[in-house]
Amino acid sequence: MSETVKESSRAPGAGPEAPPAPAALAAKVRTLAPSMTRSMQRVAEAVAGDPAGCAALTVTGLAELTGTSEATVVRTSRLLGYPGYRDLRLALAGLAAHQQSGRAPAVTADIAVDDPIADVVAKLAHDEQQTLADTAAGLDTVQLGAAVAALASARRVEIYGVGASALVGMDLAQKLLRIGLFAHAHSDAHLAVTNAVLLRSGDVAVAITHSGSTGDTIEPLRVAFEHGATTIAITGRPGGPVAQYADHVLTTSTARESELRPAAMSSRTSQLLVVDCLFVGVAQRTYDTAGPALSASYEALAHRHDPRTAR
Amino acid sequence: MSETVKESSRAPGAGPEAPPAPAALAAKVRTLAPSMTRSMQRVAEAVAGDPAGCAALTVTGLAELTGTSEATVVRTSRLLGYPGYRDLRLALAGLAAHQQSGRAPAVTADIAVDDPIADVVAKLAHDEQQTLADTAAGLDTVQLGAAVAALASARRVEIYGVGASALVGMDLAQKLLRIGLFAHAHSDAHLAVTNAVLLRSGDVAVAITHSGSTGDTIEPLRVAFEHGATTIAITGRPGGPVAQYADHVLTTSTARESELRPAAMSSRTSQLLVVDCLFVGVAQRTYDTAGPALSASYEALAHRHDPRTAR
DNA sequence: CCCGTCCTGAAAATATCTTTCAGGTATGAG
DNA sequence: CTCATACCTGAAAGATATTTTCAGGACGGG
Repeated sequence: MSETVKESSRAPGAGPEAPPAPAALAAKVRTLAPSMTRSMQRVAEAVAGDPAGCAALTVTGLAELTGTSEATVVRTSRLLGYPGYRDLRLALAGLAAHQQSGRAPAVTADIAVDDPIADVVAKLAHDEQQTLADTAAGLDTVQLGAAVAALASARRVEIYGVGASALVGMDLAQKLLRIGLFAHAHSDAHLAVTNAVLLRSGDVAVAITHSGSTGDTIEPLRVAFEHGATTIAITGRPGGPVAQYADHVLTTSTARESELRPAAMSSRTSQLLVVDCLFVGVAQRTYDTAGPALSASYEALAHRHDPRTAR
Repeated sequence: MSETVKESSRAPGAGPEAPPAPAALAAKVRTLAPSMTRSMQRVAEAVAGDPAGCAALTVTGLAELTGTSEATVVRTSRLLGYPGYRDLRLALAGLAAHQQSGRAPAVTADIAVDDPIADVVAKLAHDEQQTLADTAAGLDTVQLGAAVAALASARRVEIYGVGASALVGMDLAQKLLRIGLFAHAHSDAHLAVTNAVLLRSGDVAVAITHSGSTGDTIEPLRVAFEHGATTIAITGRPGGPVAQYADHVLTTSTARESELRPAAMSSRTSQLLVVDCLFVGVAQRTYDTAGPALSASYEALAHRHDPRTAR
């Protein structure tokens, strides 16, 4: 990696490759902000803050407004997934028109220590709804489709994730097991690596990490990758280290976080949506076996419920 | 008027002079068509017929598409009221986005086996958003407040749930542990009961069951209840058997389910919202200790991430 | 058939966007 | 504390896209 890397029109820096992205711009800015340099953040902020205004500006204008250079503006555009500033500008114009028609409510006040409980409920619900919308808008359906295809034909599926992401991994494993796939979720880093060593072509490994840089999760994915397994990463930082070893990267969205609203909350919501999409996608593809399997597992569980009132 | 009139960037030819024109483009094309020359009409037609497609083209591209020249394209843009093609193109992008958003609301349908993956994403996201809204609206804030109070002052918290609800329980346990409470989630029915026997007044037991009639979850809650612990039930059926042994019942909402959209999906979303509300509520009440604890756990985790790219 | 008017597109001129490159700054090692 | 390294940054060169100019030619009227 020592050779000079030119800033060409291909390879948008960090993001694996996002399509022209429709309207999830604010979300994407938040998602990618951590991997941005200071001046790029200024540009991104201006763009997210006033899409309509920025759409009216030329590269030079936006560079002056943000006190940076044209080069930085172009670089930021690339990072956000567009071929260049021209295309970002078009997207901005679209977004502006969209916002104007949509009348965004934008009542996302932060949660305060003395908020009454009813406000907490409303704010959390609103936040998570927002997260879902952002995630859905930002999901690359091509990557998703590819991931589904890989899972549907996998000999076995191994899922890696620690902390909060471990629960998401278990959720995915539970779901896939229900439709007859051989899936297992690991949350112990050591066991995960020893497991990953056994994988080979035809197996699928899934890594779930919000930060994209969780060593304990990346390591087994790397091993799986190097042993020829198809690898999928579900992460909030598509430019993070985890993407290096992922054949398919599924991007989750991040909401603004705060002390009383840890990132784990919205990232989990986002991750679960992605997991659900994977599950439904796989179930569609394997409907012949998945349908009966789902019915069967439902039947099996019915006996575990109190027959007196369980319908 | 006999002197030569240059085609300058001022004086938009025929159109009286319209401002940047919002979205009534098709109408304007019709209105101005009579005063257009043949080749201009071809351009205008293309633009009105496929705004999105034309927005993707450069002047040269559109000229070729319509079999005319760049000059004609620019002239047409002027006639339509824009300073030049660049601005027409931006307006076109906005128009395209606007149109697209208009035909969005048709996502209420059920998920079909042959739905394209993009539809699956949209439908799932929409569903879960709906579930969140329903849950927030249906949550009894009095019960919630009481449950928060009980948790905040609990000596220990034991959480029972099996299957998908087990994951929700673990999520709650993880969160409570982070703010210094002693919480533990159980998913093994036998161990849960043996654990429940040890509870007494001052302890809190939480049962999570969507159906409200899951024997394996109800049993430990009953035992805890009978031993004097404060009991909380998170269930989709507040009238179900589990409510019998619950001091506080928190109701989750359920979306319509179908074969490809198992109830587990929306019930999980709903349960997690309730769990988040409990967590934030408790964190508020115990902010003096919860705040530092959250910061500390955040710090501790920072070291587990690769420092090279995690900014 | 000839003439004037005006449409039309090729090409020059300009504006805008993209890339390159060298200087500067922060960061970690010694 | 100093040095080396990697990386961010913007100025300016280079490439594209847009706008303007200009002359050929079609069309209609005389």
